[in-house]
Amino acid sequence: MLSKKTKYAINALVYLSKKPPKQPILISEIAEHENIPQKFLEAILLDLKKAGILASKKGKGGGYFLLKSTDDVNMADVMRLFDGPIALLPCVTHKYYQKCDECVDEETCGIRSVFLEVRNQTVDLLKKATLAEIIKRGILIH
Amino acid sequence: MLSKKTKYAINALVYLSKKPPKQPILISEIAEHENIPQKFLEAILLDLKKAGILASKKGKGGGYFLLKSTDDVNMADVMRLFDGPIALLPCVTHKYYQKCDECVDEETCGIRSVFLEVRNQTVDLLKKATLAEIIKRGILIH
DNA sequence: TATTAGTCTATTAATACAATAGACTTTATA
DNA sequence: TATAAAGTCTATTGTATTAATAGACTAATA
Repeated sequence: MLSKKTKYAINALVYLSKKPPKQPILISEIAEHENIPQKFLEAILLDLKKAGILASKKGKGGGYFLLKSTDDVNMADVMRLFDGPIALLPCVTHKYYQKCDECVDEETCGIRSVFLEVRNQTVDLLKKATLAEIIKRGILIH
Repeated sequence: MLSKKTKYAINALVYLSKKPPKQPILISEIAEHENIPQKFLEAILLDLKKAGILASKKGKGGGYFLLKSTDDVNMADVMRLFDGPIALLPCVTHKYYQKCDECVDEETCGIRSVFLEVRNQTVDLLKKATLAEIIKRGILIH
C-alpha cells in the first residue's frame, strides 16, 4: 500500500494539474480541498519542489504550481520519492542493488528472477501513469 | 518491499519444495539452512499450515512438509497471507474495497483507474509465480 | 514413558510513519 | 519601507507496525 505521504502527494499534484499553468496556489487551499494536514503537506510540497516537479512563489500572491508538464510527471517518480524503491526485493532494484540477507545459496535466485519480472512490469506501468493520463481518465469517467 | 515474514515464508517454501514429497523436515533444519530465527519461523510455518499450504507431523520423525503441489502455491497467496492486499490503494483491492480517506471528489478516480490497472497486472504476474516456476528458473540459471 | 517436536500466548525491542509546533526567512505591495 | 502574506526549516511527539524473543503447554512416536 502507498503511504499517506505518497497519496497526499498524488492528490496535491492532480489538484495543481487542473489549475491554469504557473498560477501559484496556496498551501492552505490545497490542504483544505484535499483534506491534508497543512503542516504535513508543506513538507510534501517542499520535497516535490526539491525534486524539480513543483515550483513556488513566495510572498503575497504566492503559492505552489507545477513546474514540469503533466506528461512528464509519473507515478513511478512520485512513489520512489516518498516510499522508496518500487521493487519488492532489494536484489531487484534498479539503482540500489543489495543482496538479500536471506539469500543463502544461488539456487534461491529463482525467486529473484520472478520478482525482477514483477518489478519491471510494474515500473513500466507506473511510468505510463502520468498526471496527464490520470486527468484524462478522470474526465472520461464523468 | 516484502516484509521479512514474507521473505522467510518464501525461502522456507522453496526449501521444502526441493525435498522429497511428504517428507517431514525439522523446523530447526529450515531455520538453520535459511538463516531464519527459529521461533519466528515457527509462527510463519503455523500460518502457512492454517492456510492449507503446509502440513506437519508431530513427535519423533516429525516436521513440516508441503501439502499443496508446487504448481498450486503462488506468490500472490503468500504475500496476501503475510503482507495483506497487493493493491497499492484500498479502493482497488479485490476483496476489501474501501473508499480512500483522501478521496474528496469523484474526479480523483483517474487515480483509481490507473492503480487498478497496476494491481491487476501485478496480481496476474504473481499468480503465475508459483513455487514450481521459481524452482524451474533456479535450475535454468545454473 | 521419555523424548522429540509442534502449538500457543504474551511480551519486548526496534523502526518507520504520521502529525504537530514553532521559529525563521523571503517577497510583494500598499 | 513597513507589514502582512506566504514559504522554509528543525525538532519533537505520538502511534502503529514489524521483528524478534521467552516460556509454558500439548501431542505423538519409538
